[in-house]
Amino acid sequence: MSIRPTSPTRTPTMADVARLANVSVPTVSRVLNGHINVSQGKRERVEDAVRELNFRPSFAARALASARPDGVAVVAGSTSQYGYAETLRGVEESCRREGLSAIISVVESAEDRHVDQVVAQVLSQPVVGVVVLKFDPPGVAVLERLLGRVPVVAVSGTRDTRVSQALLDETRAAEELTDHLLSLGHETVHHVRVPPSRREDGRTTGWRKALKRAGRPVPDVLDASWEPASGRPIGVRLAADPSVTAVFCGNDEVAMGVVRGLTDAGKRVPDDVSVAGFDDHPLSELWTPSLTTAHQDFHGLGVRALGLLKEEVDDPDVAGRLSKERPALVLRESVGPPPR
Amino acid sequence: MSIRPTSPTRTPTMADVARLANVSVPTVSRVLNGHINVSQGKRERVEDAVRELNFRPSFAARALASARPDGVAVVAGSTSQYGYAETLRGVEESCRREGLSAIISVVESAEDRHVDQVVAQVLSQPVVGVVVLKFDPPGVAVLERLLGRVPVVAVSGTRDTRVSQALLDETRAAEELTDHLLSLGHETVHHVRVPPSRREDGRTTGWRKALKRAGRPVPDVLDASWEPASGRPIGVRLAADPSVTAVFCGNDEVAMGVVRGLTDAGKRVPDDVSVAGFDDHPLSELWTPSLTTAHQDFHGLGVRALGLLKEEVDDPDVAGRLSKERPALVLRESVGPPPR
DNA sequence: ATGAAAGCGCTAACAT
DNA sequence: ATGTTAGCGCTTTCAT
Repeated sequence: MSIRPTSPTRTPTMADVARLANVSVPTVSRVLNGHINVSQGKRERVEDAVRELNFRPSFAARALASARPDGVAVVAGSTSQYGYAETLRGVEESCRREGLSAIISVVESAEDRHVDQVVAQVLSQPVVGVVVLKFDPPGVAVLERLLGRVPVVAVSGTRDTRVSQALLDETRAAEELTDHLLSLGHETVHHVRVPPSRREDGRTTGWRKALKRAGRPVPDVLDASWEPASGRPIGVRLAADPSVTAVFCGNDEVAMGVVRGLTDAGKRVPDDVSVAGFDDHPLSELWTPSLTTAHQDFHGLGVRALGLLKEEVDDPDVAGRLSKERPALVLRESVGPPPR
Repeated sequence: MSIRPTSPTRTPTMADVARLANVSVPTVSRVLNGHINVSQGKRERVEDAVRELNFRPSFAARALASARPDGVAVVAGSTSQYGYAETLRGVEESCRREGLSAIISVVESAEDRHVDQVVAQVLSQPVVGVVVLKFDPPGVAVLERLLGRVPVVAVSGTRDTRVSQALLDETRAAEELTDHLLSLGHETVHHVRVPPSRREDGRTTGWRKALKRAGRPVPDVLDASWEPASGRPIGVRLAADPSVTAVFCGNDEVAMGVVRGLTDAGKRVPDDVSVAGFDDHPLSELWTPSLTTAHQDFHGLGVRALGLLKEEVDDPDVAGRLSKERPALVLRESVGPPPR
């Protein structure tokens, strides 16, 4: 008696459509895939039947039968971080334009079980290739295990000639930003870094390089987490050291925390201390003071990554390409000359 | 001569594993799916073979053969917005814990072609159900077309008793926030809204309700976009009206823009004008002044949504459940009494 | 132009 | 406990 209230309708298959349209199953397939050799009449009957039954072809069956994959796996360590989210959006958009579907899988860490899980998930899906977002330890681990088996492109991180890579020249931009600070008269520049990809990030490298080239002392690096709030106590700490007049932060969010910590401790930005960020987060221009930073086109980065993947799929011999772009400096209010 | 440098190895199938382990294909399947009836010896041989060949079962084939879907489609209008991203993370995490995989598909608008595309994508995949993130026009359109065909739960938006829904009681929270502002002595509260889900958002409704109940004038609503920067000119405009002493914004990001606009125009926050936001964005506590707001647990919202979906899948008769939670007020620096 | 037949890689009966 | 047989819903030959 207590039969489900919802109709027991199976989801329709091609056979149902074929029956209704009075044609064979392959003909339905031809119509759906836009093949040429179908007569006008049958084509219309099939289209009507499809509409009437509200038929949707099964991806699984299609993938199985055609062996022509249509997915792009995107491996990321995080999805809510601003940079990741934007890059992801770039990849996803490009995929959609290409008729591919983006399957995202999150690696929590470089631990074996997490890496295994992601590798399994990726290889179990019919994918044309994979985009590894951020070439950090988890990313590297995943990539290593995927290398000969499926086309892979990496986004960001240190250069690895075995894979195609879409990069932003963070080192160069960080160097310019540091140079800019020094040119304003600061004796040296302190650095607050976000968790590095490997041993060291391009941002940290560029900063160090600029200081060395200018023959300035290289202060100890301060470590923040990805949490914006982690910058706040660091700002407080920096405020206690009167020799600190310029701070370069690994990203804008942490820079905002640092600014807040400095002002908590009574310092004025930029009058007492200059603070630069990195990324050009959408809130950076609204922050008080607005943040001097390096603009990173994350969305474009994702688009370029998919471009590289396509190249590699079309011609597997082109592996190892590099697409590099230079972030542009954005000069705003948070940086000024040192106090006299 | 110019054979591909990479080995021509097909990706291994269960048949390959079976051959290598000298067992039948179903036995391999049994081992992989953890069935009991396999002898120790064969089990080990299979496991070795799997490892040696680096075998990964095909999701497509598995889905096709078992008719037991393992995907959860998440339909979202955006992925980079803070609230969406966090909710998505909640859903994704829960899925992973349940052994499900989250397939996200983005609806760009309520236009037919976009809705069609998403519906097709969702129904073509073997999904146990779908989570529609944000019950806005595109979301409603998608949901409408999915309704009898697959279990659906909605996140946010106005209540629709036909579907299970995970909600945050925005109306109530907005009311409290407005009450709080009034209790401080403000004559009325102005409202800057973000693009509403339908005709009106809970936030706007709550604000209006509180003003009416208190018998206060209800000022015209000002419209911002999702861009934080869109709040800035609105702030400037508000600054020009000396009667404005309190502003309630649809979200924190826009509130930050409004604060910036007000200060651009020479107003002090909260001394001249109080500004409240909504959401408790991670940067709100760092903003100067830190933002008074309503904390929304988006991550938990995603988790609750998947819980509802599971309930509904287990027992289709429980459709139409409601999971509602109240955002907590977070009192910070951006709100104070009106100037005398 | 169209249908019949085979098969993609797996799981689910059904035997034994 | 294990193998044999079907068959999931499609695409792809191959006939016609």
